[in-house]
Amino acid sequence: MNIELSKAFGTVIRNRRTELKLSQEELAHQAGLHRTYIGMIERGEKNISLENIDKISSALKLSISELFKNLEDSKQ
Amino acid sequence: MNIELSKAFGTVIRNRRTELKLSQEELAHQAGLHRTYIGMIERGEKNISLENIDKISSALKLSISELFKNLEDSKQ
DNA sequence: AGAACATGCTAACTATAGTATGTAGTCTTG
DNA sequence: CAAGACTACATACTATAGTTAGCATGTTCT
Repeated sequence: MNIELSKAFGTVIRNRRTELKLSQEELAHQAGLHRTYIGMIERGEKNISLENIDKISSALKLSISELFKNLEDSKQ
Repeated sequence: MNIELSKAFGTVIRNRRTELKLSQEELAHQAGLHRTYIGMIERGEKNISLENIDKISSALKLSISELFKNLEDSKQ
């Protein structure tokens, strides 16, 4: 599992979530996922699948491409 | 599993692969994955994970955000 | 025709993503 | 300080992603 990528992804998710002033639990509820799972994603501990990437990006009111654009920009 | 999204993703992958004149087997080799797995992805039969999205987009010489930009554009 | 290449598809297996519970720690606020 | 909200983390379980082999079909060559 690519730790680097998962961590960068988690950071982007967390930054956006806090920007929207949501708790992990609120985001989880919006996305239809579990609270602890969101925590694991943000800590970069999970290799998330496309379906859940989609659920989370929707809950964060971002398109998937925007989300990864943020991720790629954060690396430069 | 979100069939719609997986199918759209598969189509984008296939279009880009043929654009680069690669066979499924060649793409699989570049990405470090199996030939039949690439086939399943392109047919929208798999809910691919972030790590493999990354491998495939690299093999297709696209960033992940570009790849999803293509996907989102294809839906309009 | 037959050989070589490309893809579809099934089926079986192994690895790991995803779900959930419980405990502990931190931080704020009354 | 006590209570409530938030998060980390360990653990165990279930669902499914990922890997591979094998066979069938179609196409394109010579």
